[in-house]
Amino acid sequence: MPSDKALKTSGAANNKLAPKELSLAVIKTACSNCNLRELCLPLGLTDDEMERLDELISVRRRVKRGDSLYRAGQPFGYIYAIRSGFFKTDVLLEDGRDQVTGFQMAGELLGMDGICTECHTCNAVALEDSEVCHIPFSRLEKLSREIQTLQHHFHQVMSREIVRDHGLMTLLGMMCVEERIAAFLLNLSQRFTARGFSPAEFNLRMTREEIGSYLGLKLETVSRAFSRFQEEKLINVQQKHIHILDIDGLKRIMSRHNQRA
Amino acid sequence: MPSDKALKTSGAANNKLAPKELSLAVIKTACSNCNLRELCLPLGLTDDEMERLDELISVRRRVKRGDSLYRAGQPFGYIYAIRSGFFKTDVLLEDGRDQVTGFQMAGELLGMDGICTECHTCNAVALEDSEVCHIPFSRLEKLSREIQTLQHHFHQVMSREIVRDHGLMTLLGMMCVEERIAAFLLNLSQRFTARGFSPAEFNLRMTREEIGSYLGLKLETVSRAFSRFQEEKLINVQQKHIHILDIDGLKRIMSRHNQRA
DNA sequence: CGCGCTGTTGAAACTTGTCAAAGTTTGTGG
DNA sequence: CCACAAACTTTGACAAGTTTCAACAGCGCG
Repeated sequence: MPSDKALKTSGAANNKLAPKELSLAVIKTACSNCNLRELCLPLGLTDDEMERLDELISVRRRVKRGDSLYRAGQPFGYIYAIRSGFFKTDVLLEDGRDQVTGFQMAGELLGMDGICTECHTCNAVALEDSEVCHIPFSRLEKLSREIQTLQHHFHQVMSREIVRDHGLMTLLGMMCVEERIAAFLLNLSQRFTARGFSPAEFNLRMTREEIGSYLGLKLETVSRAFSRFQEEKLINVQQKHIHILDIDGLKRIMSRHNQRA
Repeated sequence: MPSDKALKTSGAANNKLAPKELSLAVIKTACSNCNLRELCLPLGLTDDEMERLDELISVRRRVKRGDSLYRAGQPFGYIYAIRSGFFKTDVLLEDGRDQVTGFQMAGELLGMDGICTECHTCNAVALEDSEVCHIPFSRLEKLSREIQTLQHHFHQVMSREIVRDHGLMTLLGMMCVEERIAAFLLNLSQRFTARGFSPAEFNLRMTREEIGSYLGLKLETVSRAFSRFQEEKLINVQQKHIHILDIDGLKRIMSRHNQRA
């Protein structure tokens, strides 16, 4: 069965970056020996500089699946680096509707929405048991006044967030269902690859409804699109488990410019 | 006729922040005497600090209507502050489709999309004759290592951009036509107000097609929505001239949560 | 083992897009 | 200064795509 194999190659591995039997070691984990340092904030720092960054990070918190790391309206004080796990961010409209604005995985930063008003403007919820590093923002600003590399990299991270958001806008503004789903799968595949996991097989951490909310679609529409892709032998879907069979086929969908000119 | 009056109260005034007879003075304009300093980058700086920021800005360029300030793919080197005028940013998909990602007015910053890859990822096009200050980014980084207030404010500006983008995502992802148009008009109204113009009367700088692209709609849909709002006595539309008659009515539209749950 | 949550599928309804035509404004060159 | 062309806007009729509503299936948890 393909789903068993997949759990080994990507799904389970993703969940176990910090396995139980190493929990003591985890407490002592520093940026300098974190296996995400090439993805995360320390990128490009010297050992010495990394040590100084380490000093900022006094707290490494576990967040259980379903719990929120922060909620809209709460005072902002920290940037959070995901050590392991998977998050979603969403914003609620006054009337109760809500939209998922992003899915974040290990090595990515959360909380930058709070800088401008000193209050968080969205909710960050763990989609699986996760672990995050708390980075006090004022101290990060202080350190990035001292370390140019850190300053520049942080600016790049914020800029990347802006560019990512632009990508999502074009998706929401002018792509049809199949393009949205293809873009979503390709994006996940690429990010899993960057973390050393299989580009072709992975487990979704989110429900169809959350995918739909992220892509501006109803859950039924997401489900139908998955089924159609399966019929067309582009992917294999088994509930949350995805196996991409034809990655070029998915890319082709993105480049046939027939919809919503 | 309402449109004549409006041209006086807001439209024409907007266009003339730097009228011709003052063009020599404009060359010498510094942050310290710029009437946008409370909206723009210098916010919160002391006179002394503002002078140091001034030194960075060697170039103030005029951009004619229709010309682009920068284009996707061009190397990134500057952040741009709009002194006067009106811009749009848009991204092009490979297949020719394009989407407007934002409209920017005086006092706002452009170019932050370029930080992460050292290349711009969108086009910035003037929708009317405009004037921009060129801020060399590496020097801005250097100065913000020295001036904490400047550093923090720049982070706030980038963060605000992220939050703004989230707002646009919720608009594109779950609002119906009327909500999108109402949100668009209210946002413009609020930004004109912040700049000392009428909240109720202004001239659109962009075409129906550009509005549609921004809001994820076709130009015909935008036109129809304007007509419907006019029938309902919420606004008066005369081509590019908008007169908001019932601002609360527009706000009410935003809060009736009937569509796309 | 059954209940609830999540996911799948079908048919109908509705919103928005597409196509087409005509009206209006703006800009340009004679 | 006028005339004409181009660009933009409005409106209608129809088509297409997505949502809505509903029923049912599958998985996982207590």
